[in-house]
This record gives sequence, C-alpha cells and structure tokens, in this order.
Amino acid sequence: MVVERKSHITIKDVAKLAGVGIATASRALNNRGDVHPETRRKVLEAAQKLGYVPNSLARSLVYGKTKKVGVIITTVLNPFYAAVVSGIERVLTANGYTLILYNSNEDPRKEREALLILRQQRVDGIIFAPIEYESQNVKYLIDSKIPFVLVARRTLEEDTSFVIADDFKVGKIGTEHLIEKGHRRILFLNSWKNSSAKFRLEGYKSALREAGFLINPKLIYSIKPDTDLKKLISEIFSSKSRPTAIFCFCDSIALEVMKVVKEEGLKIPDDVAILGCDNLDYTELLNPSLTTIDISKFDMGVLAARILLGLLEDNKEPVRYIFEPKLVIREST
Amino acid sequence: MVVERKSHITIKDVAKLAGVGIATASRALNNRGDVHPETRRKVLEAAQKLGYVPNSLARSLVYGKTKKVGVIITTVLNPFYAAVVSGIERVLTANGYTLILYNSNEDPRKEREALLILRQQRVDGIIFAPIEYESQNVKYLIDSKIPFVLVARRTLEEDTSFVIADDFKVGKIGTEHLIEKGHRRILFLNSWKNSSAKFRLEGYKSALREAGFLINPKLIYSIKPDTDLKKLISEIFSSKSRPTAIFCFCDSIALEVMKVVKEEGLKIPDDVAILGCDNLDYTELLNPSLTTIDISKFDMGVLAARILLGLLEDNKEPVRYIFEPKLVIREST
DNA sequence: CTGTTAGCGCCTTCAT
DNA sequence: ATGAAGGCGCTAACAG
Repeated sequence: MVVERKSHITIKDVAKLAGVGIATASRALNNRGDVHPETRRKVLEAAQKLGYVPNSLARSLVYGKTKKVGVIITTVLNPFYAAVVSGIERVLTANGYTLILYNSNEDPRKEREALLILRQQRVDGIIFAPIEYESQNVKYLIDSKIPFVLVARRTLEEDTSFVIADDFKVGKIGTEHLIEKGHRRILFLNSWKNSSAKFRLEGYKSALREAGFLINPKLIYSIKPDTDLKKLISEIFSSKSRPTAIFCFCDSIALEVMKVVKEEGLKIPDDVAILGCDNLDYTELLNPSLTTIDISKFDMGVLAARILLGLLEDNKEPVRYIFEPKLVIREST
Repeated sequence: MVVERKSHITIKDVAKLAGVGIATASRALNNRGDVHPETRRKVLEAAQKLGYVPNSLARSLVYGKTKKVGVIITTVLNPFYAAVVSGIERVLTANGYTLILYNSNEDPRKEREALLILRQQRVDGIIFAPIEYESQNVKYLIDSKIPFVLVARRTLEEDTSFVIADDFKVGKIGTEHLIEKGHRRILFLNSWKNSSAKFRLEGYKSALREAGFLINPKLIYSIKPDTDLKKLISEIFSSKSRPTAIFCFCDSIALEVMKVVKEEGLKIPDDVAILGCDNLDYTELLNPSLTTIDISKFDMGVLAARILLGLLEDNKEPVRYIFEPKLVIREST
C-alpha cells in the first residue's frame, strides 16, 4: 500500500506548528498588517523549520496577477533574438517578473499555440515578435485584452506598442552602400512575411529607384526556414547574369551564404560582395570580415520590457519606439 | 452582438450560458465522464461564444501538477546554451510542457533565487547547468525533492541525473593536439568553478604529463564574467616567455581572444595558435578558421529533456549520459 | 493583535 | 447523465 504523501508544506502546516491561526501566519509571512513580534518570530521559525515555500499558483489565483510575462520570438538560436531576450530578461527579473519563453520557429500555428498557453497561464503581459506583418495572431492577442508590446517586428495595426528598428532605412542604407561600391545587380535575400522584410524591401527598392536603376524581381527572394540556400545560391549563380552583390536579411543568413559562396569557389568581395544585418559579435572576425548593419538588439529588449512594465503598472498609452540602424563597413563589400 | 466581458471568463459563466451545472461544463470541456452529446454541444458552443480560456493556475492547484519545467543556464547569449535550450524546448513543448527560463549569469545568488522562484511556481521539474561543481544550490535542489537533471555541467553528487560531455577528454585531446603541433607553452584560459572547468583542466594536465612536460601554474587562468581579457592577454604576452598556444574554454572566449590577439599584432597561428571548444556555427568561417572541439549541444538539450520527462512520468532511476567530444582541426592551430 | 470565513477557478467524489 | 459540495493553498475582510 503506497501512502499518498502530501508533496508540499502549506501555510496550514506552518500555522499549526507555530500554534497560530492561518491568517496570522499569512500576515507574518508577508509582513502585512500588525503582528506581534514574538508571534512573527514563531511563524518564521516554523516556516524555516518546515522548509515552507509559498505556492504562487494559489497566491496568483487570489491576486488575479501572476507576475509572469510571456515572450514569443522566432528562435533563440538566432543570436539576434538571444540578445533581445537577454535584454528583456534583465529588466523583467529585476522587477520581480518571471519570463516564459516560446519559440515560434516562424510557424504561425506554433505562435498561436504559444499565445493560447500564455493566456491559460494568465501571464500579466506578453512581449512578442510576430511572424507576419498582417497577423491574425496579433488580432487574437488584441482581442484577448492582455497587455503586450511587439519587439523587432511590428504589424499593420497603428495603435499597438512596439520597439523596432527603422527597417526602411536598413534596406535603404544597405543598398545605397552597395550601389556606391559600384554594384548594379544586387541580390536581396529577404526574410518572409514579417514587417522587417516588408520595410527593408521597400528601402531596397527606394535606393535602387533613386539611383535610377530598374528593380529586377528575379533578384528578390524570400528565405523561409526550410529554404535550401545552397541550391538557391548555386542556381542563381549559374545564370549568365549573376549578381555581383548579395544583401542578406540578417547575419545568420549571411553566414550561411558565405559558406555556400566559398564552396562555389567565389571570392568575397571580388566575385561577389556580401552584406549582412544585425552586427553579431562574430561578424567582425569572419573571413572576410562582414559588412553589416548594426541594430541595438539588447537595448531593444530592455526597452520593450520597460514599456510593458509601464503598461502593466501604470496602464499607460501605447508607446512606439524606432531604433536607428547604423552601417558598419568592413571587408566583405 | 457585443459581449461585455469581465476580466476573465470562468467556467461558471460558461455553465450559466449553457444552462448546465459547473460540473457538467467541466466534464464537457475536458471530454471526461459521460455527457449527453447535446449537452456537450451546448457547453462547447457557450465556451466558444464567450471566448473561454481555462485558468491553468486553478487547474494546477487542483491537480498538483503544473506541466511547467524550469531551465537554469548561464546565459542564452552564449550560443552553446542557446542550442542546449533549443533542444530542451523542442522536446518539452512537444510533450505539452511549458518552459520557464532563467539565466544565472554565473552568479550563485541569482541561481539560488531562480531555484526559489521555480519552487514557488511549483514547476514539475528542473533542467539545470549549475555554476559550481561543489554546489550548495544543487544540494538545496535535492532537498527540495523536485525532479531535475543537470545539463552540460555536473556536480560531485554521484546519484543525480545528468547529461554532459566527457570534459576530461575535451581537455586531453585539445592539449594533445597542441602538443602534437609542437607547442610546449600552452596557455589554458579556463572557466570558473564548474565541472567542465575542473575536468578539462585535469585532461590538460594529464596530456602534458603523459608527454613528459612540466605543468606551469602560471599558464592556467580562470576566466570570470568580469575578467578583462584584453588586459590579461596583453600582460601575459608582454612577458619574455610568452605562450605559443592558447587553449580556450569555449569558442565565445576564443572569439574574444582572437580579437585581442589581433589587436596586439600577433599572427594566428604563427605567433600564437588558438584552440576553442563547442564548434559554434561561425567558427568555421572565422579568420583564421578556428580549430575547436565539437560537442553535441542541441542533442544534449534534447536528451536532458527526455530524461526529465522520464523522471516525471515514470519515476525512473537517475540517468547519466556522457557525450563524446570530437576534435575539429582547422587553421588556427 | 488574532482567528474565522469566504472566496479565487477548477476538478472530483457523491448522491440523485 | 447531472448538480451540489468540498477542497487545492492562499489572502482579505470581518469579527472578536
């Protein structure tokens, strides 16, 4: 016969051992209201002796607040998001909040699932990098009434809080740099469906247009997580009119592209120039060092978290913040 | 038809709208017991209409299980841990578990705090990369009776579950490789206090000893998060008998070292060889490409999560698994 | 100052 | 097949 042992010490146990009522124990434990010093001592001692750990589920049930924040990003495998999450975490934990992390992996179904679970968990707020610019999931989130702030990516809604980079400018200054370097056929390996992809593409086009060049749709690709970069690149470079430069959506993609390009026996930047984006730590030491566009990753996370805290605690108006990107010229272009 | 909603719809609301009792609503919602098909339909419809989202806090209170797992690592900023976490997440979410992430940043106090909060949150289990080999926090965790598995780092306890690399071997094959390349003065930039540091150091010494060389304590350093690498390196290299090779605890450190070494005007590997560990994605493309030691990061996470699930669901015995490291020779040595 | 009581939202006997 | 009632652990009135 297995005896079902009570798995956790409760406040009841503490109260009993201290020889006081349950409410008194609660008061003593939480420094609330008036408790006789001696009583408090007894309670704390009992708690100590029993190894009492308050159950925050029960507490949250009562309070209606959980002190938890959900974070949904693409994947922490991308150092860009790792940095964003790190910034978020810094602020959140400093303010007594716990962080629940979800990686959507660019799959809207997983994103939706994450949202549902976060609602079930009754998180107080959500920080979110939505997969799509026109996002059903963000609509759903708005309906849910949970305070949230978008990070790194925005959506078409005008009245949401977000912290993003000026992606139009990213696309523009990157392309301008390549044009300046004499490139005319610039391959744009863009991301997929998200706001950054959308606005960077517009920046790319704008730069081309202003320089008086035609926009060649065949030079614009959307990379999905399952895209076979190797195949794509070698196809593109087997055509007669191969591009002389590649503008990659992010450094992670640029890294992959560099591998493939090298395998193809092409020299960087002589045969093909490569431009990344994010200015990840290692890009400075790549061979050749990667020209890229710096975006304040960590600070974006910090600010997003701060804004969310504002939303949670003061019930402020939506806040929008746009970080300025900065071109970092190195050897790859 | 606008529905006025209070802060959260409860099962009570659903029951009322469906015109049934709470218990029946619960049964219908959870496909439990016998419910008349027509009743079920009404309940589900009501839930749908109200946008009901079950409160998992309340549910967990009843069940005594939360379906949540806590993860404590050094920092997700290190791609090594990002990969580990990613592996963990893959398995956990696939099994209906939610992941709560904490970064200890090598600070035992933060680590302890994380442990406390996870207990308060009543997580079902914990996956944990402890900062110290002789860890008070792991003792505390053991006392807490929460099932856990250590990942990447172990402690002196023999009867805990863990998934680690064979760190003695890491230290050994790395050092042997450098010796083979003709190096005699090998600087070991080790980590701090954790099991990997301990065993790798033993491997390093063992290799030196077996080759018949003396162990020079002045060539062994422990890098802490706040160590000024630049200063350290330039001091070391300003002495007459400078090392000819540097064995770095991990690729992230190796990256920093490469930057500093280059600033000092030294050529790699001619003036100084550099060896990393972890085989991060970008190391292949560094200038020069980094010789490193491959460790199955993602798989370590996957396995740790699987083992934890085993512990949670079948209440199995502790499981220990040690991954084989593999030397990856490139240009930097 | 302290104990009793009524929930927070949900699930589960136990009757009906 | 269904509803009433008790309880998970905790906090907040409300009485003493």
